[in-house]
Amino acid sequence: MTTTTADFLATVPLFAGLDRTELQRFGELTREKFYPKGSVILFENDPGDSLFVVRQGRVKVVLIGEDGREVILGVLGMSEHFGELALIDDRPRSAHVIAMDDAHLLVLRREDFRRRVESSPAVAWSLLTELSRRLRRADEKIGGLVLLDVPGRIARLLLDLSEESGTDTIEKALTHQTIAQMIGASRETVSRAMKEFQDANWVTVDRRRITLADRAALEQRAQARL
Amino acid sequence: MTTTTADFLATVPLFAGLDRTELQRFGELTREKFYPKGSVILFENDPGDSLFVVRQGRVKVVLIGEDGREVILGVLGMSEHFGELALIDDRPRSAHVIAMDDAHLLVLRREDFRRRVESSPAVAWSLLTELSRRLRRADEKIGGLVLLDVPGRIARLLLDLSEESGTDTIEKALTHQTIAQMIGASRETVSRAMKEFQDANWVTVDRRRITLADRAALEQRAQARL
DNA sequence: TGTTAATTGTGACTGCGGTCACAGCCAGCA
DNA sequence: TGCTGGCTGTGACCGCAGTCACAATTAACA
Repeated sequence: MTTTTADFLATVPLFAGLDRTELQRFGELTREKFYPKGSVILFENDPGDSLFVVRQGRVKVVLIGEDGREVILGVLGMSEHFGELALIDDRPRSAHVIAMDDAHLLVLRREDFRRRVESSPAVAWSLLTELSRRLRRADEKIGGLVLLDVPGRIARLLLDLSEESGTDTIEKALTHQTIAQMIGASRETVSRAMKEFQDANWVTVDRRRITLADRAALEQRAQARL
Repeated sequence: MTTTTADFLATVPLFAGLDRTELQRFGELTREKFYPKGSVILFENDPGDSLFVVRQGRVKVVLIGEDGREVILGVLGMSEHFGELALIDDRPRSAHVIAMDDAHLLVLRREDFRRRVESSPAVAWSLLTELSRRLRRADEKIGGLVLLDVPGRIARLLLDLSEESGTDTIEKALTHQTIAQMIGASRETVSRAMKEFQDANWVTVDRRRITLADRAALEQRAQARL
């Protein structure tokens, strides 16, 4: 079992650069946790002292307005991690994290993690790289929210998702509701825009599987940048 | 002159934890640059291999839409730094940076900086802390853009600015135009909202110096979060 | 496979906030 | 100290997208 955990950790970008022995030791510091679909893994404003790595399932990072509206900051899947901010700066959790499927997570406690980061420049560097990537994405998202209309934001989201899957097809099976929360729009508006995209033959949708048919047109639609 | 540079570096949070000798050596790796008000310090999408520290003046980090509209991601002043993302992940610049005043900057080249980060855990940790802070801010901003109306976003901005200055007064002398670009709104709407805030006696404005008179009311207005 | 729940499609209505167009105003500098 | 350019205040107008209300469709699972 411990071996399996170490094998899994080897697939996590954050731990790239650690050798087998280190992964093994790391694996032993890990606790396993299971969360049913829909359950809240951590709450905004809670004090936090653990880092989570997704082993199975998907989780969403969300802000929730006082009226109950959700903003999805990110969706994380296998081998991705969350909860590191509170470990780095000792501040409370910046958002809620909710299981989108039954999820299997590995949990690392602050001190174990910090020791690793401090003793291993490779891990520290991975973490810097990862935070950089997120910061770029966050800034792009801010730009998109201000500069693009809803169809433009959807077009960009679709291009991003296809890029991260490496193909023209998005398997993730996102509902319009979820897409809406990812781009800051209403479900109905997403519905209408997706319809337009299909009518224009920019995308085809089959059982929630979205295929990009005219990447150029989508890129055009998503371009508000110079 | 070199001594002065080292003294200055000592005031930069990023370099907290370095001792005098190290600061001194660091200072020697530094070039000085001057940019007149309005000049572009770096362009989005350019390859980048330097880190900048603001010694004097203010700079704005902006995205520019193809129609010319600007989104201000941040305003940086003395002892703050920018340009580290491209150093960490070797990707192109994520935004433009423009001098808001005549600006005096210190420039560090990638390799010198990397060597420092890799050899000094204290600097690596400062950098992680700083990126965490920015990521939290960016996520909050995304939440604000989606969940708050324009007056709400202004209220939150004012509270943030007053917090970072430590007093009830914001000296920064921001124009409505600048505020508008910071919160993703039009100049006219900001004008109207600021008027309302003044009529309600939530703030007073004298020669672009904004004083918060009723913090509680502003907090109320900015609260979309549970 | 039938029943129920979740998701999607669409029309009607509304309002926030963007744009345009000026009219004062302040402020720096020549 | 007057002139010029940037900043601010305000009205008129309008369009994107949110909300509400259903109907139609699809997925989940017993």
